[in-house]
Amino acid sequence: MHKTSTINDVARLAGVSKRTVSRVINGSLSVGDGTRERVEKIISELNYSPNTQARGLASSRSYLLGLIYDNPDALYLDDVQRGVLEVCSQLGYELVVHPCRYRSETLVQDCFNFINRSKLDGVIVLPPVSELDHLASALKEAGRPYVRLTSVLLDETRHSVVSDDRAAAAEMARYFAQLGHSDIAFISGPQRYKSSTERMEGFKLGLSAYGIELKPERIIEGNNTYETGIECARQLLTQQPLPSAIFANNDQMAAGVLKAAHDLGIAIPRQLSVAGFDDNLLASRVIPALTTIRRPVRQMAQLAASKIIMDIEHNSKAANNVAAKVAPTLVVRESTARFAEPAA
Amino acid sequence: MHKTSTINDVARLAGVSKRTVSRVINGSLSVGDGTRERVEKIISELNYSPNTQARGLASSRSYLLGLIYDNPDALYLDDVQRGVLEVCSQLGYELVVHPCRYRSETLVQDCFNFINRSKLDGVIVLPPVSELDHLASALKEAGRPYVRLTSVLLDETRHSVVSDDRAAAAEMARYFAQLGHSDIAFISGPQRYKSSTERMEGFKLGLSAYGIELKPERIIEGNNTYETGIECARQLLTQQPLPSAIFANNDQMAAGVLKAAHDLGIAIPRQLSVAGFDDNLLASRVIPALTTIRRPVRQMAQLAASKIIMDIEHNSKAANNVAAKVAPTLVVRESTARFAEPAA
DNA sequence: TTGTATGCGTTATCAG
DNA sequence: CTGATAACGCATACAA
Repeated sequence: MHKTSTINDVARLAGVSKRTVSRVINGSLSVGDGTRERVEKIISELNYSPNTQARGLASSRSYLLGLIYDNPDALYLDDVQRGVLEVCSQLGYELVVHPCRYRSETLVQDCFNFINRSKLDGVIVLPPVSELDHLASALKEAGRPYVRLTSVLLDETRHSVVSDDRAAAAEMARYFAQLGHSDIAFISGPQRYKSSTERMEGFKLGLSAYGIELKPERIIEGNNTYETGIECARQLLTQQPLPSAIFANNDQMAAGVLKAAHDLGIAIPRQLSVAGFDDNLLASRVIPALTTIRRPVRQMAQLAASKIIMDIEHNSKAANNVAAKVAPTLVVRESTARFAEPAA
Repeated sequence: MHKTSTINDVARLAGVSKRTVSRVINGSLSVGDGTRERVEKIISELNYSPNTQARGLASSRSYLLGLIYDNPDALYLDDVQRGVLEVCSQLGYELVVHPCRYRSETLVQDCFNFINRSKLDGVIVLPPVSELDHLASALKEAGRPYVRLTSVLLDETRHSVVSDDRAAAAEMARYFAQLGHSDIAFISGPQRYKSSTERMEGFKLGLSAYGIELKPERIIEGNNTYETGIECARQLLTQQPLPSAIFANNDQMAAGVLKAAHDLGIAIPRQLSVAGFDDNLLASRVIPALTTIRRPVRQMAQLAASKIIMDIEHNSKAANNVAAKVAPTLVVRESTARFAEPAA
């Protein structure tokens, strides 16, 4: 806790030049074994660690990673942060968080100010901001390492970690079909988001494999929030006949469906099956617990962090070797059941 | 996005020395109006912004704030981050997040490594880590600006933002009493946390004002998690007679109570009133929605950020002028009702 | 009010 | 394999 020591102290005590100490720190191969050991001994005795700012000034690196996002689900964000941190703190990087506004005219400018101000070594971009191609182009052009978390491949694999939402939604469709449901409704997310269209397409495709059609009047667009989940469900559940199952674009909205059904006296899953997407904390807490799709968010975040650090330290080829795809999986809980003819 | 310009470029183009540019940047008063304008014009033309690393090297400041925490509720963390960012991004600071382990032997060392490595200008510490006096002492001794978010005043006001959990719990007690409940149970948090003991004490005190005693067999200690909420509730709800109300130390556990009651066929709020603490997102999403105590977390975070930046920029006296106390409030929803004699 | 010179702790250039 | 020495971009004591 006393005055922190510098490379000069190390050099003096080890009886070498600072250049040599620098070599040791950075793992240069061209240092004699004896010299290296001596320097390392002093380093640990002094509990010395290099000054990041000075290092950055000289080498234009900051050991800082940025996380760019716009107002995601708190639980999703938390998962991402954990995943990223698990990797980056191991490797000596810190994480700087940066909310921004998806719709802002100055989004790109804002992000670059953020990046330049703090001299970020790289950034991880979360959906839906990650779907913005002009941001990605700007990042690429600026030569700034970046990775996008998305629901469908939108970029080179060294810049992508994607969950196959389409396939996952198709799996949900198959599950519904096998339960005997045929009159199924879907509460979609905003159509401007790729994640929304992917899930909808996947669901339709999955259904059609069983000869089931997702009728246009059974599709309502929500906003991925609990509140719009309630609204959409209310619309769906005041029509006659009632659908026997509802698939919502995410868990928040599915929770809203539960609420609306409860208010309308509709029993779940007896009269209505409900499923969500994400498997965030909420999904397992509500009653009945939600059947949903689990996205391995934490793992995606870890991959993103690994990828970006590979890119930073070994240049982009290495980044390609980190997996870029993860598979979401179906989690069956209590909110879905076999189709039963409504009691007269 | 082209090569970023430096203070030298500005100086050259404005026809002044870099010392003068530096003065303008830092808002020194002793600069001629004409000179200042000229410099500012060039600055905006060049879209120049000072290199934080160089700045830090020269003045030992980083414009980085740290957030230290151990595994808090995701929703709580999200609220905090938002609050802090609202303030600090206005004032030119970035936020670096840093999870750590409350019980770790090397906690203090870890935190200092984090702080020193990134040359953080200050740190905000979240509960329960914020309750660790030895960490605070070390921070103080090192002269590093810091602010603790706590449930009871543990430090000088310039280092504290506290929510009066005791008073809030007492208010909940009053509310229960006025609903006619007298056989009340409490699921506490871990007793090693001050927040837990404060809430329990407050609740007891509030009850005793109405001549109601919180019987020892009606107190069970949980772990602030959903799962332990279920377990504790199960113990409470398999005793005879049943308590008519349960107050849980937080919303997660209260949600667990809802689940346990549901499984046991106990109707809420008709047969049992349930309340939580925090008012996190979950509270309003479960069915029935939870009566709870709302902690103004976001506001606390804003205050903490303001306080710490005051400390950094104007030295500790100013930090004292930022409010250090906030009052949680009772939020009545659907999970509580007037006491009704159990039907024979 | 303005400018000069020096230092902050590293990395990088170029010799040896 | 190792060592002087010059950047890196900015702030600040000290002059003018």
